[in-house]
Amino acid sequence: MMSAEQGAFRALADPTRRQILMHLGASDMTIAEVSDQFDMTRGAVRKHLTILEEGNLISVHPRGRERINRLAPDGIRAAADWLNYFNRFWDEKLGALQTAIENQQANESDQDNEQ
Amino acid sequence: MMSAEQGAFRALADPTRRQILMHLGASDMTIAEVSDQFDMTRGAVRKHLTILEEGNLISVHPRGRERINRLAPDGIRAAADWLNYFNRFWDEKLGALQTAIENQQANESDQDNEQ
DNA sequence: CCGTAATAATACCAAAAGGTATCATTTATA
DNA sequence: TATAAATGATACCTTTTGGTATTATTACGG
Repeated sequence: MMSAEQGAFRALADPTRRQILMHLGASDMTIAEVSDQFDMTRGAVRKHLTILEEGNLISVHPRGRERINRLAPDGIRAAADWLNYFNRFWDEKLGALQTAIENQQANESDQDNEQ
Repeated sequence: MMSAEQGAFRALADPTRRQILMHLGASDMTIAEVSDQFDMTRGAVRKHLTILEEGNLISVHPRGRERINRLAPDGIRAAADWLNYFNRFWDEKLGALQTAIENQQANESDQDNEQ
């Protein structure tokens, strides 16, 4: 398995996938509709959609012979949570307050050695 | 080259690199000090540090024969900016599509029904 | 100076990523 | 019921990634 955070960051690492998210922000789309936005095969786009789904950045909804791809909040939230946590921690560092280290330790069980 | 956002997301995609950032949040470290925190060779850790530097998540400061690695705000900001932009735009979509979502959603979802 | 600590630079490897091409399966529809 | 549309499933290929091991180079200390 993969932590929520790991799945999300992995999915966000590819520029095509971030673009797909933007397109899906405009409207839900079938695989074919997403593919039309890119200069690559449907197979490639489908793989990207699978990785986005694994990262809980989208949810997929079969409808007849189509598969509707829709933004889902969980993945984005997982990544945003990590960044926000890190930012707080960063701000404290800048303010010379080192007390966040305890919180870091407490959270490390969620984020070590997966992938 | 790479966009700031791409460099940052690429660097954040690896769990070891995210852990390195956490460690550097506690204090600046030389390559050897960072390596001591992980069960891998210095060469491997150094590669991770290079990618973190390319993503502007850390800055590197030679001091004598050592290389001090230190958190840098630019990379985190690039990723956070993208996510925040995406989130705003996501919030708008959620409001607009609520009824359509309710028609089809048979499972899961923490986004549900906050009317 | 000499030894050694810290890092740099390569060469190499296995696995994962990102892509194509092809064929099979399911579902609308004329 | 054919047939085409949409997707599923594989097989395959190349490049990137994450790692090791080994050999320089650089700088500090006695």
